Amino acid sequence: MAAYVRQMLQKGPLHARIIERFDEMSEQLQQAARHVLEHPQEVALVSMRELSRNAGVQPSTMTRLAKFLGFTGYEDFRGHHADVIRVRTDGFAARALQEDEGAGNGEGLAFRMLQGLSAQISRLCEPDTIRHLNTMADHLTKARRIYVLGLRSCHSVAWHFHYVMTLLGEKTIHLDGPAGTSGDPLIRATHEDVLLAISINPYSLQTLELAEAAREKGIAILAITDSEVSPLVTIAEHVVLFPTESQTFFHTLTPALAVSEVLCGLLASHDRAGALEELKRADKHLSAMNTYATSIPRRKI
Amino acid sequence: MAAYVRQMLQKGPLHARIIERFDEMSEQLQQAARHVLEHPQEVALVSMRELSRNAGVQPSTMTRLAKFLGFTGYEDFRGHHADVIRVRTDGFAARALQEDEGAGNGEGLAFRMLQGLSAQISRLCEPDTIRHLNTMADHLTKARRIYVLGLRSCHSVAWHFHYVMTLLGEKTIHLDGPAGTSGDPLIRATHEDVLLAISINPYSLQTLELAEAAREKGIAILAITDSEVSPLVTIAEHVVLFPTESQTFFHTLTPALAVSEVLCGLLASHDRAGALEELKRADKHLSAMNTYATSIPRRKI
DNA sequence: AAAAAAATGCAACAACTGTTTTACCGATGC
DNA sequence: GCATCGGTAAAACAGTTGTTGCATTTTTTT
Repeated sequence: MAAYVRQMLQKGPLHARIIERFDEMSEQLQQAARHVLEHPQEVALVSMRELSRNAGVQPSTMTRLAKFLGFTGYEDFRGHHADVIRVRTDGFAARALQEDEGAGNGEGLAFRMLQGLSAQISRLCEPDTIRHLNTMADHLTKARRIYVLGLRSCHSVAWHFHYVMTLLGEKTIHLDGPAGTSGDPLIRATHEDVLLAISINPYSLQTLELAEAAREKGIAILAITDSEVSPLVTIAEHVVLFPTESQTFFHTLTPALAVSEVLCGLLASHDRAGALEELKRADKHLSAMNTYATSIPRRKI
Repeated sequence: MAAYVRQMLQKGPLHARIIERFDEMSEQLQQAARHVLEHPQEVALVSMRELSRNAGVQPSTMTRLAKFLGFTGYEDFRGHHADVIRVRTDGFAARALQEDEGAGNGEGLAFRMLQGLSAQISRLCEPDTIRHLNTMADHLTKARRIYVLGLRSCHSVAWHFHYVMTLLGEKTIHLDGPAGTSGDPLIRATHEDVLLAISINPYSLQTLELAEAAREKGIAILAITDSEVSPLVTIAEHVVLFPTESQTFFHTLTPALAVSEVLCGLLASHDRAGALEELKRADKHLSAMNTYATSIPRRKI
């Protein structure tokens, strides 16, 4: 019996709700409910009239069933079934996005955003993405030098990747010189080097131009971008994709930063000893330079 | 490249079909197609008009997209997407296999890192943190001007916050001038302004000095940092904490970035209309400046 | 610079949606 | 017997759907 209850809950609260009140229903309602129980997803996928036809029931009976179960109407009922489908694959980012008009700005935004971000990063764990991350890390390891390119919104990701890598050695060169000199370091790039390009929609023209120029010089392009139809995909040797959707007006770059940190981690783990060595050296240098402190410094007068 | 094709096929023949002919599409068709690629199941779950609204496209464009891809009409298109949902749940063998592979591959560093990051962000949903985020957003809203300070590893977070905020207006000033001038803009700061300081252990001395100087000028300090015993906590009016542990040699800044994005989201939601207005203006400016593109530009000879 | 073609927005259309109302049916109670 | 009531079917309803043709803009070609 406990197993039975568990199964009910596993199938979702909608099933439970229907089964619970099944005995109170009239004959027609039961027939409708029986059909819904056996084809839950059809509720979201076809129109009510078609569903009622398949169930051998009048359309109005479906509306009555929905209201009987405590929904405001059949559309409410269908909405819940659609959510079940969404949650199974997507987390619930899409739903939160949809109701942003109804729920208004208010209290829940911070919560919804964080939940969404967590789900998005969790979805990056798909074996597909993991595999891509690993092969990209391999390529980065083999490269003689890594040119890092990310402009505008992607600057933060590019710079962070570069910064962490500088702690590990001198393998990366960040392409964001001032006064339009960003691309200049590519002058000395060879075919042993790679360009790590980061860009999201809308794609910065300058990034695309630089990447294309690099490709024509025979430099392999590795792209971190947001879509299979990103322009970078067409010219890149390897691609890692990340989501950017958020519940706000803006795109999120948190998943992108996560990707870049994972790459740093993989690169460091390919040569643990060397990485530790370099880190120690950096540490020594920075403390000699008096870069850090652990308390608010006394004011020099 | 072969691996890439395989991924396409895994996502289903519909994805492949769209990606295949993506380049031939007109601008609007591409925008619609891009949305469909990112939300395949929504095609089956919501009406065409709603989908077109979410994609930022005319209803007719969706019909045109469907026909362009060789379907008899949009309803045909939707039908195929519904079938994808149906077979995915009925024949769940593939899905189970995937999960299995993922669990078995649990050894991988990439997998562990992403799981960890997801959990850390999820932990930020605690009501405590949410409350701190909200009150900090309130203070940021009330401030006349926001000076943003984050050096070294925290540069990415500070810059990203500043960048997003520039899309919303001129409220923020980023303190990272070259040649040691980072603190100079504080010259014109008043007690109506606030300093948003971001720092993690080891704490950059320069950040602490600048923050202390600002505090002595009567500027309120808002801190985003990693610990209750961070030096910033002692001088800050309000604090938001985030975790930085990771499975690598380095600290992670992904949770920090998430926090900063949530703050941006909250600030924008405090004045939805105004934010939308500013975003439109920024959009117009950037497209006038020819900043963005959606395909690899032709080489100028 | 003019003409042709393609792409896009807009508005009207019939068909269909979910809902509500109305009318009918059969059982139950007085 | 007839009045009453819950249950069901049928029809009417307003709103929305996907589609289409047309006018306008943008791009390309001549």
